[in-house]
Amino acid sequence: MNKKVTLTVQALQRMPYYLQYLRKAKEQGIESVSSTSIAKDLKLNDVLVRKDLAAISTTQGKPKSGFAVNELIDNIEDYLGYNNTMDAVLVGVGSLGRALLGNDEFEKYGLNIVAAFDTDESIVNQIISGKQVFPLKRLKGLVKRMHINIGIIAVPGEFAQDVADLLVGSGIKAIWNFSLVKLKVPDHVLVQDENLAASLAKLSLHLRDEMEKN
Amino acid sequence: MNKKVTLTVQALQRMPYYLQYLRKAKEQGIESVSSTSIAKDLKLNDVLVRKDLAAISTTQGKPKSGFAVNELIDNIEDYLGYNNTMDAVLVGVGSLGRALLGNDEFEKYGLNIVAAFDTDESIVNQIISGKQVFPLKRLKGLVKRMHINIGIIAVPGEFAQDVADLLVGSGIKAIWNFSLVKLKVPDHVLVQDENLAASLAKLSLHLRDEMEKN
DNA sequence: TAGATTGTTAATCGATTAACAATC
DNA sequence: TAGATTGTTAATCGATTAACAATC
Repeated sequence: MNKKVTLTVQALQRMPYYLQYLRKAKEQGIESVSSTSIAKDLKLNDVLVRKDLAAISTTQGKPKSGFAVNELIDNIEDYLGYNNTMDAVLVGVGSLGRALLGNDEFEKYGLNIVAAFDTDESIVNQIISGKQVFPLKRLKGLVKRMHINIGIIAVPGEFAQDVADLLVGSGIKAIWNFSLVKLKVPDHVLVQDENLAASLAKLSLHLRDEMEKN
Repeated sequence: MNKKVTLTVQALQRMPYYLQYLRKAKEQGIESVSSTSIAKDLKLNDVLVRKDLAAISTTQGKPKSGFAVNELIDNIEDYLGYNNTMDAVLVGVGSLGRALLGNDEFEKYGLNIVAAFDTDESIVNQIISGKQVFPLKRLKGLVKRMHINIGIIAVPGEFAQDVADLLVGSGIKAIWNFSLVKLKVPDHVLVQDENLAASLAKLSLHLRDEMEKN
């Protein structure tokens, strides 16, 4: 049973870091951690950490000792839904698509890519990283039949909107978008943009600032 | 000459979207756009768009017509540094590393991966997507000699901190981190985390919410 | 001109941080 | 007990949005 709490997007994005930190602590045999020490290591404010953890933890932290590591791990995994896997299809088997298909870490985070789609005849029907590549025209049928909720877009920008329309028309509820195009979708469909260009912009600006210092 | 404006991280991350929008408009032969229409299409507030553009634009927008498309494109590209390319090295030639090496879009965003590194004997000395893979022990020498500023980490989590230390020790100024580990680096080094786990968390939660509605 | 659009100043909103009492 | 750590309430900070005069 999940608690009906709603974290802010910011808090949500911190969760994987807490989880990673806690798992590492567990490996080292540590049984409880304080929000103060987490904050210090993750370079966050300690009150912030306390609030984040309080939001998803089933039990309160204990003064003096802190939070129980094992319990907190369970709570976060439970909250983030890492235990009940999400089935997804991937569209676009280029170099990025292949990398996503081959990324075995996703399963740890509850994502299971069940099939891939492409229009390129030379790729179709191949099996890549254990997943079969189907022709794009078979997407709708397969997604509907298997009740798949997530579509991953790894096609070049010019085809992204068409693929999104197809996915939405097939009943998908969330799209993980690796193209740079801002997709137009109905309100009930979530689009999660993976915007590498924005990251590069940040890197670029930092370098410029560092150069100017000297 | 760049203006010495400092955008917020949020504003900075919107820039690639503006750029993509403007390039598309240019292709369609549109010569000027209003912040109102950009806002509408990108689902942003119009005042926000106006402020963002005012911050990086060399000329003001004109009442009635709006902003000049060509000029704005130049301004954004200039601001984001897409014109003077950043040289980078990539560490970890697994499936993700290969995808990054093969991504020819990065050059459009000013990133040029000059070499890759790995410890795996069977990969070393290969040429992948036109880039040579060197043994990791040669990283320091090569980075110093070529004055490279950016390191891309695409190794499994358990090696990420070691690689980061090596990169920092070689004089790198920014790290693009595709591992999930929170890296410890000196203050002058920027770490840009590409946190796929956080994205998955958002997808997962959205799906849970959608399910509960029904 | 009238209307669309700009840029600026003030208000709002929401997240983070500070202060502090409670507790093991 | 004393001290570390918790959780809560209030203050601060910063980004977004609203209101509105200026202008082509």
